[in-house]
Amino acid sequence: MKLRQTIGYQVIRDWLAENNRTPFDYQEEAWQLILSGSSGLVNAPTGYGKTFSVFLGALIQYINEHPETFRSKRPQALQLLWISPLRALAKDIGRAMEEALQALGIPWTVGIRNGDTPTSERQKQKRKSPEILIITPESLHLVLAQKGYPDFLKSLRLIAVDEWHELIGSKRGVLVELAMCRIAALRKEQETELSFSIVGISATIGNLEQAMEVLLSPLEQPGTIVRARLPKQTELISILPDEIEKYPWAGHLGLKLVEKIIPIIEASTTTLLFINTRGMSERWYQTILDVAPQLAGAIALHHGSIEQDLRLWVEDALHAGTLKCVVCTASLDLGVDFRPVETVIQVGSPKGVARFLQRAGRSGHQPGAVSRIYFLPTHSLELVEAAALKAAMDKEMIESREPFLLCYDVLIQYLSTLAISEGFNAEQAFREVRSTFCFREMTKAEWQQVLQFLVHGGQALQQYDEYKKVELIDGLYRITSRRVAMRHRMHIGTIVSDAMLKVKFVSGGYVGVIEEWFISRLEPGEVFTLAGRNLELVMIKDMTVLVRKSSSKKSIVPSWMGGRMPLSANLGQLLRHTLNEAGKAGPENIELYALAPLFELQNQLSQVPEENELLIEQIETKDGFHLYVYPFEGRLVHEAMAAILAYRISKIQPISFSFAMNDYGFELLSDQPIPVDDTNVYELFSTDNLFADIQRSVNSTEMAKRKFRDIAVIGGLLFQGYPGEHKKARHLQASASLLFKVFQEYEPDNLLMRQAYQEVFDQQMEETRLRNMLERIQQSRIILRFPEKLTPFCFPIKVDSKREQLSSESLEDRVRKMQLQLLK
DNA sequence: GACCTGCTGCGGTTTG
Repeated sequence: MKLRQTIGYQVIRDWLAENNRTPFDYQEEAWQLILSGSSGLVNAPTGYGKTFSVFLGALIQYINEHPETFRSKRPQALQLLWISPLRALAKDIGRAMEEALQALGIPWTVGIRNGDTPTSERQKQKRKSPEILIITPESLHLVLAQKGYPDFLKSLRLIAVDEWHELIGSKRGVLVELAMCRIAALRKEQETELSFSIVGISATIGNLEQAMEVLLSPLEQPGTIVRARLPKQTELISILPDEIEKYPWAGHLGLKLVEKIIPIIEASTTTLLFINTRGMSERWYQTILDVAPQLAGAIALHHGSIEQDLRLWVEDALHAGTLKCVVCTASLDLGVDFRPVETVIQVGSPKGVARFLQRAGRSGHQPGAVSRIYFLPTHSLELVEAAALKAAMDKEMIESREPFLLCYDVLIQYLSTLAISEGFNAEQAFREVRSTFCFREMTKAEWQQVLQFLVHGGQALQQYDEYKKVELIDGLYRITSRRVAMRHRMHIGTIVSDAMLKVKFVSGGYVGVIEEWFISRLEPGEVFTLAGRNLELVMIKDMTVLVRKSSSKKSIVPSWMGGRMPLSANLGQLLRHTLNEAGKAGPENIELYALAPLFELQNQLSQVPEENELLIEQIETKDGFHLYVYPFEGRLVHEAMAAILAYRISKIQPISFSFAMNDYGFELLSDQPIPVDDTNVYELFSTDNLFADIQRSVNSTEMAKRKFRDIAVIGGLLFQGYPGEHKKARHLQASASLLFKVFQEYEPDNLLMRQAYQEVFDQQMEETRLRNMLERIQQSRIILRFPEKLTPFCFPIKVDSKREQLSSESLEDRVRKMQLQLLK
């Protein structure tokens, strides 16, 4: 069917024109895709109306099929399933859809199904289905856990998977894959003439083709990628210290440059200030108020440990334009389309090209407009990242998001889900599950193990009734216990969080959450900071921290245990490449030019490595003998490499080390000379016996034990407690360790155990990247240098390793003193 | 088990 000749097209085009909505260059292509009943992926920068285009495509299809009656007829059955990873966005999207439907006179209804949906509303949706349902991956699985779900889903014409780039690189993506394989199979059973499509909506990532393949895998037919053609332009402006020589060589906070951002904030209507960690965002917020008290009331704080209500208030105020600046963490990364801002500032390394561009894209939000982002380095060398990011934007070197493979924990959860609703047939389920990208390599034997596990709790746990959940009844695997079913429903999902304590005023009102280990260090009467307020600890009761407002000037800023996002491989490569120009760059290359004095000193003492070189520095200080290596591969790879290198050196001669590392390099420190020289250095970085050496040097069992906790929770082996129930994090960890031990002893090839080790290799050590690095080093020139004192390159690593012994004030003094000594 | 810089995201009931 030719799109332009259809009535649906006319109706929608007329309506868009009446409302002065600019058409997007890719829009008709997206509509044609949906109209032809095919599947695919729509890719465009934020602000290019991806969401709306796909929604309108569904309407065009409907109008075309009911040209006379589309304004009167009500299907009263689900037509469009809208999967969105963010609860908070559902209302915005739903409202926009409702407005359009009303304007067009199409009597469809929009429903929202997620954890916020009240029970009454859920029941209503079941009795009378809305035509559009906006849902999270988790809630979709809860639908699959309901009896009669096939009827509910049978009328579906289109599934839109919004923000697919966010989901694909996580286990939440696996939830989506599994739901797709079930729904696709349902639709095949129905033998209907009506088309059924899956359309992913994605920002740009390195592996867009693969992202589509993963999503559409169960359909067993190729898809089409629809791309916006208009390129997005981004401009990066570095915030430079006045005298680079005096700017700290180490550190992560960057507060020294606070004066420079005040004029930027004042000159723009709204500014987002992105900070890498929650703790540092609290300190930035406070500091800005200290140096610019006139901003009081016009500036707010937003991060993941602040109470939802407060965050919503901030988001609304941002939307309404009553705030001039929001200091935030990645909590404001998503939800872009509905909250545009004028200016964006990134403090410290964004760690990856994609994240940086996404944040930049929050400004200059209209198609064709230039996005502008300021970059504020937290130590001198970090300025190189600004230069590298500029190159990345030219070359469009955007990271890939690797899909997860063979997540048996998620599979076990999914099969339990089916077992409590309609039950499943083993043969059929095997075929369906194997049609997903995630499980296409699963063997029959592994599938049998999964079934065994569901029915008997596997080999190791078979004497415990608690782990026997599923029964085979008349050829179908089912869960009949209502108690088990209820527990399971409450555990659907793949996000396992640490136990947090709620923080609440004695007078009532919640402020946010804090981690157990942090608050247990404080005595009643001590003051800490949360959500920008100074709070005095009164007491801890029932997993709630009771506080009152404090006017004390002294306050402890909490830290939260977060993820450790390492520098991405792309950004690392670009950094190495950028260093080629160090010392040669002219004034047009602002960042490198500013860094010239630093590079000069580095060259004087040691050397600035080029792209095809690996620099190793050996320095003797009063602390002992240091060996510094600079692969620029991110701290996880460096952590593993440090352990492997230490092990390999110790085979030459007995010697013990302590380690330190950051995203640029790592340090080995010993009290005796380190035997690394021209004769053995290539061998020390060889890929030979890598696997064996990893096993001997890195404590992978301990790492796997940690990973296993999450796997056991997702796989339903560990019960986290009923909502509102108070279970300490310790207990969960303890029971996970116990299970781990049992498997280790009685069932070492258990699927979930193997998965834990696999996750350690893939995620904790980034094994592929480690191997690639060693192969690269073998092709490089290794440069050994013996500087007489610390160099600008090793300085930040050295400072980080000192940090544990010093408080932050004395650390700052110490850094200044060390730096001054070197400059003499 | 955490602190040494260290993010985000989700989630219950049922069947007359």
